[in-house]
Amino acid sequence: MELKTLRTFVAVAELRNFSAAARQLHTVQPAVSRQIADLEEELGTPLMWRSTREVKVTAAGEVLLEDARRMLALEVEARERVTRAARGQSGQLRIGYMSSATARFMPVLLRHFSNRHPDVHIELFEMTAQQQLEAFARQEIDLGFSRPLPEPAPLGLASLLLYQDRLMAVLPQEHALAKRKRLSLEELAQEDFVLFERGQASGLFDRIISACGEAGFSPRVIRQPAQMQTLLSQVASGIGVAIAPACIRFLQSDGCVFITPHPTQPPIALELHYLQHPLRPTVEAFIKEVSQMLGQIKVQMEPK
Amino acid sequence: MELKTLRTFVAVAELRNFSAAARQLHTVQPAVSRQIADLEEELGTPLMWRSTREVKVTAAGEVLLEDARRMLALEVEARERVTRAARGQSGQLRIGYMSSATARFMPVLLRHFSNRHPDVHIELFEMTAQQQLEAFARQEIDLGFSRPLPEPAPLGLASLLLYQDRLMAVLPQEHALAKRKRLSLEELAQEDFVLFERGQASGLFDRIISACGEAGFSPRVIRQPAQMQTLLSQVASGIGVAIAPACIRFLQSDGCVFITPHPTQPPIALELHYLQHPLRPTVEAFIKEVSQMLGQIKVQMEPK
DNA sequence: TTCGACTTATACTTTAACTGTATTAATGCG
DNA sequence: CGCATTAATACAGTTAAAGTATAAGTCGAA
Repeated sequence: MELKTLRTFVAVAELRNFSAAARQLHTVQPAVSRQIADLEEELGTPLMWRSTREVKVTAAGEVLLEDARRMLALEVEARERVTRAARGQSGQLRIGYMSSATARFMPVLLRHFSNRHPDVHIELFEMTAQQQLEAFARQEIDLGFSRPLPEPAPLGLASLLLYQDRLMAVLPQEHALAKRKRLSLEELAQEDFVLFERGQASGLFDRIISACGEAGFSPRVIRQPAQMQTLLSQVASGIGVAIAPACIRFLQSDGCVFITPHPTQPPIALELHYLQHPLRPTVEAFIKEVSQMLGQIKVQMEPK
Repeated sequence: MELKTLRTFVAVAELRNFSAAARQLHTVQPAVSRQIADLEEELGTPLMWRSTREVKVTAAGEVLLEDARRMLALEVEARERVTRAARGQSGQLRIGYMSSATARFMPVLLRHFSNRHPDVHIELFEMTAQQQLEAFARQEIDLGFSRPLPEPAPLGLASLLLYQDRLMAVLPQEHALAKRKRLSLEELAQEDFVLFERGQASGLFDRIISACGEAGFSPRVIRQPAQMQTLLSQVASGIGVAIAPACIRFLQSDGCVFITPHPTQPPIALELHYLQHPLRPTVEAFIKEVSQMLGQIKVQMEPK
């Protein structure tokens, strides 16, 4: 049983005429006769009763007609569904992200993507860079927003630069240096420091430590919160000062003052990572949307 | 898109191996490669990602896999359904019948058939012979239980003899002749007659009139009920006597006495009629069952 | 009744598609 | 670095389908 045969069968059954069916199918009448005869032989039962003057569908034929129509409809649907899946208009998208670095633009980005790809099912997982790497290895996420990864390509991960962030000093509003426009790192040498937990982002932590080292001191770290929001609360309450990426000022940061330190710190990138092979269509579509919004994201994340 | 191609696709997707799929399908690896490649070209998208070492199904491929499995399952189901329909194990059966002549055996017959053909939907229509003929012409019934039809085959009706019935005199229990073993028709010459309405069964009516004629009298017909049950009630209540087919003694006939008249009357057949062309499988199956039960029916309907 | 128009089925030729063989290129394993 | 295994490609051979021509049956009109 082949779909081609079923198409012929349905045409004959609907037109009740072999010759007319042949014309409709752009073939000739003997071909149609043969197909129906072969189908009848295959199924072991007559499907049509025909004289030279009329064609009637038998009971068995009526039953086949129903199922044939279903199969042919399913073929059309399958075509559509496959095309949609290939275009990334359907399917799923599992995204790992760090809220502190993405809070500003993620809602807009996701809303924009969902509007244009309503049948893509998005799942979000808050993860550190390290967790994202493990999740990629376990095929648990398709996309990850994070800082540049230590190992460049053990899994064939590609990356897209979203924006460059910078380290800033974060001081309580009441701090003696809070009103300053310019600030040298060494001026913070005697302060108590609140730094983001090293285990969560060792790259960031080490970068801060070495910046202080270059400024001639080793910071006295008294707290290592695992959440950027916690870090901000602790600074706001006067527990200590912090050095952190500028992006966290978009979290709840009342009571905190952000000051660009001297010397100018090298930028820290935020990247979008994804598995290059295989590149799933939904991922491709997402990257396309992100690329179109890159300018907007960069402007949003720029220092005031 | 053809089912053969989809079978190949499913095999490759499940085995994740072109060569193994070829072996399973009793063909060779290049044929499988070509089929998949052609399918991908037809759909305009890759369905598998393959290296010489592994085969992965793409997102589009996963979508097709689902629909392909559905189509192939539908094919199997269609085969089964067609076979069942061809064997008369499914479908419908519309039966015209006269309850007076069939009451004795119909329940058993229908129960027996339904047990062996549970998916055949049976519809019953109480109809006179004339109504059955019209219903056949309008394709409203598939089978009809009735007396022999006047026109032999204007529609290509075939018939199967079920049993031979005989005319009997029906008298009220209190009637002077009710105790008699033997009775000549002419002894009823002076009685009031209750006869089944001529419009419902002209053949039967005329047969009774001519029987009386041969016995030397013309019956005084004072009632013509349209129901055999009504006829029995009227006789039982002493309104008059009747001449009717013996089968009606199986209806509610308390207060009535049935006596075989002299001279012996020619038998009246009960037949099962059906359209010879096209002979629907459910009809064929029903006739087969009836044929097997013919002996039983004949015994049941025999005069005591 | 006979002829013509129209139907489906059959016989045969032609074409096209598909299979199968041989081979190449790529990849991972010992 | 071979060795084994894989998928892709090229091409020949075979099969299966379409297309052509024609026969046979049926209805309606002349």
